[in-house]
Amino acid sequence: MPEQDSRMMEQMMETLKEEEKMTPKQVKILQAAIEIIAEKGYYNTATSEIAQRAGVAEGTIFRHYRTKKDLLAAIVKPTITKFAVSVFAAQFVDQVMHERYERFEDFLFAFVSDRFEFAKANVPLLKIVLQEMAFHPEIQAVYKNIFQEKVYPAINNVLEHFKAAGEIRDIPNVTIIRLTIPTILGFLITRLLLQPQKDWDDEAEIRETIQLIMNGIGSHS
Amino acid sequence: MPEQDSRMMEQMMETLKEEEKMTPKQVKILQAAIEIIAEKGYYNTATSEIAQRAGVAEGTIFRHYRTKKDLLAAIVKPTITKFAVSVFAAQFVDQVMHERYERFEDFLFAFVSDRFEFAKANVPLLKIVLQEMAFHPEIQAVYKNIFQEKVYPAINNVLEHFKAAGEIRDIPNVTIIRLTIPTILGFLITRLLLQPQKDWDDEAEIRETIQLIMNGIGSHS
Amino acid sequence: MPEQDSRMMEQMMETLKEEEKMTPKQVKILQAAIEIIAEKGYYNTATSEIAQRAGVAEGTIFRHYRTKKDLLAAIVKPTITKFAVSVFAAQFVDQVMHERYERFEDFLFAFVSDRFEFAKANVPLLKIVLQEMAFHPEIQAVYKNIFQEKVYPAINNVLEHFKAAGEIRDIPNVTIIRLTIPTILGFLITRLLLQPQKDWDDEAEIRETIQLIMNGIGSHS
Amino acid sequence: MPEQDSRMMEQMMETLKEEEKMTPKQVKILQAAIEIIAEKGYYNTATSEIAQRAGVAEGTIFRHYRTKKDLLAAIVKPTITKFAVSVFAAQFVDQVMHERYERFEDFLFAFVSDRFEFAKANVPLLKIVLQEMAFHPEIQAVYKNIFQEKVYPAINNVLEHFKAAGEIRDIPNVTIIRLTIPTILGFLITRLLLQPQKDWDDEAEIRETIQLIMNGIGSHS
DNA sequence: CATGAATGAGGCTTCATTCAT
DNA sequence: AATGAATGAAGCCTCATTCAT
Repeated sequence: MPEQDSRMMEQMMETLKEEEKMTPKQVKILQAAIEIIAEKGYYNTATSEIAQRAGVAEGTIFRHYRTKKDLLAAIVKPTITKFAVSVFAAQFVDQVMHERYERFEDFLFAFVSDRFEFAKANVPLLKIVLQEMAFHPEIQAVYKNIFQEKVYPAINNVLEHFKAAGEIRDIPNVTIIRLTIPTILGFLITRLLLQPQKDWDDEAEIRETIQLIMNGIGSHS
Repeated sequence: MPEQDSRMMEQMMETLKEEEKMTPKQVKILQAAIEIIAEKGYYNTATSEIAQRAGVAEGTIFRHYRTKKDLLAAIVKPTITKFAVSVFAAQFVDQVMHERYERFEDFLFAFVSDRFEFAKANVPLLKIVLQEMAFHPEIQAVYKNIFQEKVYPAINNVLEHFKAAGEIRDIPNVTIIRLTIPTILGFLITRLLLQPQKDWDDEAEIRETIQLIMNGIGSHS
Repeated sequence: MPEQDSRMMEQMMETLKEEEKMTPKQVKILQAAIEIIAEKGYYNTATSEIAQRAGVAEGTIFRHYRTKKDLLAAIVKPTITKFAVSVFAAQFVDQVMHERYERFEDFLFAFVSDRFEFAKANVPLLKIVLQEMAFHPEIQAVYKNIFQEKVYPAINNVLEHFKAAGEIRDIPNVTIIRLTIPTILGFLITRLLLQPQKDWDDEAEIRETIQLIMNGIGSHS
Repeated sequence: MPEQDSRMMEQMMETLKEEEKMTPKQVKILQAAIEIIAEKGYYNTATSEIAQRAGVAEGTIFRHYRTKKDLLAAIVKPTITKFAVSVFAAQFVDQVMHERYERFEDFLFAFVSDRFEFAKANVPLLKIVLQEMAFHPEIQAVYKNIFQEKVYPAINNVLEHFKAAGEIRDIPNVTIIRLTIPTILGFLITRLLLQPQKDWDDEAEIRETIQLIMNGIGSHS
């Protein structure tokens, strides 16, 4: 396993870690599951294959996760939660409120950069979340809940703040969100999933993306 | 089955029809497959269930489609092709070239409206394409091929045309595409898959989306 | 397979047959299941073993019985029903009412002989019923239902009839039943399950059992 | 745990105790095993569940009982032995011989009452014995051995004694036993297992049962 | 003695696919 | 062309038992 991969794994385990200690085997299982499911999808991944890659007996998986689906949940739920975290992290929003960012662009840049770093460090996890969301209502529920309870209100506050500051046009927040989020997600997905090999200048790309969000593509003669 | 559903089915069969004639049973099979796979996903759908819903013996499916995967391909490949069609449809690009649309916004509106109608008429098909794309390399290949050979060049032409006309800023086409397509897809997905029940004013929404693409969200003081 | 066994099997299949036609393989499966479960018990019998003995693929079992438990039910439920049948069979009770049997002893003899023949022809089935009753609430439910709805009322009628005729003492029916049924069952179980090998003179044994039921063991000086 | 239950447990442990001292954990294990197996049966009871209910680690069970089956044996064998004990207990038979009981009915009453008390105090143990007897040849062996070596000869003696005294009719002992034992067992099973909730007048029921055994149900005109 | 994580054999069940009719 | 009974590989999961600590 390349050096890079093992560092990445460590970071991902950090993402998944919830309070309790994990035994080494449990860690191995999670790692194997992430690798294979991200590559082939949940339904194409046999528990026996996970066990094999993890160097563990198949039964061991079920000692730690009652069900194959529980194993998936142990990957997906913390990922969704952690991905949303920075959005509503007290400090982030607070910083906005305390005028840490004068211009909306500056805020956007900090925000996108931050989530980009997270995504880059957790590509397989996000791949799994995206791929499986459609098929598992429980996952959708987690997502919906987090979005409505945490993400949406936080974004709302930020937008109101910058509207008041005359930084953004007076458009309904829902509309702004419908432009902004797909654009950002589009960038992340293209950059990390569709064309990860391409030689990207990430900072430049992010700035460009933000410029587009701010100014559109029209020539403002 | 409600009147609306059966009309929608007819349209979808039109989307899937390729040269050869289909027997009535084959049509039934395709319809059943579309309904169930769109709802539960490919791997959660048993061929026996498709057969049952189609009112056909299990064996009959395999007389028409060598493999379950072939059946999926028969749904997915024409859908991808047809969805891309208008982009490179001679008449559409030609119309641009022959100055049918003076402003880029007008073109965009015509284009988005057209694809929106298509999507609205083929929701289950597009759902299947989106959901299964990640897991089936053959599908990805079809998509990639069509995008690179047909869609991208056509878009390129159009953009160059409107750049020359001073309608859009002089930004790399790739960048423009990276803003535009996710935004449009984002609208389609939100409108048709995530919140189909909501009471939408479609024309207004499309115009708004295009405004955002053109002008961004920044206040151009 | 000895001649006797194959005849017995036929009779048992008759006992289990409910309206629908069975395919030959289905018959084989039932037969194998009966043999093995009667010998080793439900929980010690693997479906793979049943399949093997039946000369059938394991999957074939589940085409005919959704569940291993369904297979058990297909054995147990008809057996309970059929075993109780003669008790409430119209003709039997009718015969009593129409004075076919002058003495209670004569009725008892006919009745016990009849059920003895049935039991003898269905030993493995009854073994299974007895053994599994304790562990499967659904089976208990079937039994309870049949006993309360059919058996008990029929017996009641008969007893009242013979009480009126001065053939039996004026003891509560419940009490009579508590003496009679265990005694008869005791005979059947001893004769067919516990000591089947012993050289029995069945008619003599039945007469003796009835004598005891009628007169007890006390010396009526 | 109700007062009554814990007293009952103590009595049952008394029934199971064989020479060696038991550690507190061992006692806990036995108690848990009894409760769960009596309720759900041997094959539906996981050792892990026993361990949990006993408040003990899974491994601990296997330190005391080499095998799950050994644990069952530790419950079943002493129960069979102790249930048969009073029959051949020197004092009981001796009392008969020394004319402690003038009439057979008196003996029967004392005997049935005695075993009823034992059974009442050990319901779960007897439930287990009855349920599992069919599936475990080793248990059947224990039972057969005790019955033939101890119970049967003792009963024989008693019957001969009362025959000589003109208390019971001159019928073969085997026949007498075949009437008597199922009737008594029938009473015990109905009273303690099938309808334990019912409001019974135990002494009256026992007397009635004995009357039936002595006199049958016929009207001795 | 006690623990409990780990094992791995084996059980039940599903399902795409075949083939004789 | 159509049928649907049959197949058998493969999947998920359970659980008695072991063993290092």
